[in-house]
Amino acid sequence: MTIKDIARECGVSVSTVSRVLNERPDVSPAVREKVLLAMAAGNFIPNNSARDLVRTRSDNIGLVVRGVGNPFYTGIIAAIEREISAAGFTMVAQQIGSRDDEVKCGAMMERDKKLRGLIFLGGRSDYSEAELASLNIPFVCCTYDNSFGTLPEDRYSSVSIDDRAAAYDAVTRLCRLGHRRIAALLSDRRDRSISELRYLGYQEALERQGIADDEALVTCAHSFEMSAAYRATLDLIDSGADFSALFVISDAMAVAAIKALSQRGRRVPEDCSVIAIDGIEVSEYISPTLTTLCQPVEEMGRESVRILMDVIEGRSSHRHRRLPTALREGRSVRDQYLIFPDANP
Amino acid sequence: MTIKDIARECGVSVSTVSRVLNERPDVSPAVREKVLLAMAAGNFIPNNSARDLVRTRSDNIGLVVRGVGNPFYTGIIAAIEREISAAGFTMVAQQIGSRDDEVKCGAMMERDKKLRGLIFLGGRSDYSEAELASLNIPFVCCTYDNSFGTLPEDRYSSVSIDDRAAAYDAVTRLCRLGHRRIAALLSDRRDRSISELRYLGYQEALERQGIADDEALVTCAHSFEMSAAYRATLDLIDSGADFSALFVISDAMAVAAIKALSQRGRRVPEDCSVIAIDGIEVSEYISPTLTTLCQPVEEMGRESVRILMDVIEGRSSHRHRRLPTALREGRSVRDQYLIFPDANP
DNA sequence: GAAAGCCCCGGAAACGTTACCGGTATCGTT
DNA sequence: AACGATACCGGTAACGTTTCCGGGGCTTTC
Repeated sequence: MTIKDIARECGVSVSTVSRVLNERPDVSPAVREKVLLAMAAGNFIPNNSARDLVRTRSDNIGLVVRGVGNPFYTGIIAAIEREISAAGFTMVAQQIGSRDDEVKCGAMMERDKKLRGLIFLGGRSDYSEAELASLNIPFVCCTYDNSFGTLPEDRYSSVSIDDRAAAYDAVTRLCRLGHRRIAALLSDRRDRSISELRYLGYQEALERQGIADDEALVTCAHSFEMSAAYRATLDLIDSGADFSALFVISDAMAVAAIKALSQRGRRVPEDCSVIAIDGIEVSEYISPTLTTLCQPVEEMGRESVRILMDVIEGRSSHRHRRLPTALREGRSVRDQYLIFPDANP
Repeated sequence: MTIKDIARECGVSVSTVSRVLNERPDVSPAVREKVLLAMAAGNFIPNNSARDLVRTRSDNIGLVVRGVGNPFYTGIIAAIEREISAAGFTMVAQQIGSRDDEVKCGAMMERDKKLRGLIFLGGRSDYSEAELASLNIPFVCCTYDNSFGTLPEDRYSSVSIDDRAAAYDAVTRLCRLGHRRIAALLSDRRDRSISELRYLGYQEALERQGIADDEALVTCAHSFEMSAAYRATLDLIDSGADFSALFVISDAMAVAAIKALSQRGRRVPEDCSVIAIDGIEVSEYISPTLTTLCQPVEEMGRESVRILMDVIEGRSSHRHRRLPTALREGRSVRDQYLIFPDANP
């Protein structure tokens, strides 16, 4: 069942059928109706290969995601997929390891799959001009803001929370509750990643509160995996560091950290408060429930696709959106000023 | 940069270039080398649209997944993607809601994207002959065994654990430790889903142990979501049901159930043991760590793709693989015979 | 009433690749 | 010396679309 069959059946030319297929205006209502009917009757589906061949482009959107393991991403990926499908495009996903180069992967996909656009999820975005030259299609970085600004803003889009501010808020919150010795659990300190951004927010908050920086309280896991976070937290405790609260850059890592703390006999939040960023579902179900700054996952996925579509269709130029976080209060943080909660109501 | 350019550059015909591109034998080593060199130099990438057009097929594998929310699936999806890419194919993923028809979705994708094969993840597999007639490409059902057998085995493949046996093992384990009043938390009892299969294993274990069936101990959440599992567990407790152990059909649901139990003042495992199936990462980090039967996620994803490839390439016919589970002992189950562990060593 | 414009439509060339058919050259066999 | 088999290669027609060009008819305009 091809465009030719429809044409013959309706007594028109293939050009006309093509025109109604592409919803072009220059076809009479009568003919359009007839063709539409014939297509429905034979449930005709246009051949995308042929279409892509002559158009020299496809309706594919590439998704390059780093760190599929993190449960935080699944919600975003789901939202992205939904939105892409809804727009009549199709998503082609590819995951990469932590050491792989996402731009190279994206460039390869662009050429191989004739992509119209790209979405990078969970990667860096401090690309160099040189790297970027290999990308000839619009792309948006999701979950990574453009704070490092190595790239002109009109060359790409980004959708994220304000990572630095989120960390700042989390740590400031701890300070306001009387914590002065606040440890930090990161995945990396200076790799231009989300981890670094959140670390900067941590530092800024301490500084603003007049708390001196203490290197002994900052620890890096070797990756963003829970096992690494668990290990790192144990080491931190065993190092003899003295802290009443722990700021963790992600929920998943915080879950692991809490286990490590209780493993060493430190109760949460009585002996140590824990606060994190992300807002994954399980952190509502562990004990104690985790206090965290939730990212608007649904909306971030949706926005990423919308912006990309706008740029592709030429409706607008690149944008950079910072979406707000929402505090979800669990029971993992305690007020230091209320040492005897029952005695001092 | 097309096949024609390469041909001109090398002084051969396009046919010859096409031949080396497809690794056909009837081309002399000298020419092959020259063409290969020219392709590398101009870093030529063949146009898939043109190729697909004339071949009337693509190198796309469809993935239809139901229930993306469940963290258990992310590992499998990652493995599937890796394996598909490694085989030189590309994965086109589509998620569906719990009420959508996966076969219909697959059939649409087959036609629209000219798929070579399909993988269904986390769905039913009790398809009718009529439904199946709409699918003209090989497909494999992942994480769902063919126990209900509504379909001839040579028409599709499947990769899964033995869900019934896993549940049987889990519940039998509880019995062996002295539990007689064992509750079950399901997502659905008779929808031909994994939930039903595991429920059957639960029943079978009780029967084999000579324990009478007690309807009051079986509860269904409205979905496989954690919130639903939490709600259902609360209801079960509040109904006044008397049980010393709880069998949960999935890890994620078990995490929620444990919260519900402690919410009602029932300690795990002192007052109630909990066992589940799946083996997601977080269940190692909650407190108490969850005792569960782990599915070999990595291998399941890999096997699904391998089997599909074998069928596509005509190397073999459909297969049905049941992979073994592995018990991961946490601290959520207690031995009823050791009421006073210190007194009776 | 002719020129100009618009609406609607058909013909045909592309897009880049594969598949088929056929042809030449080389080699071994009788 | 003639023949057949084999290895290698070129020409060309497809594959199903879109796009460009052009051409009829009809309406509007002066």
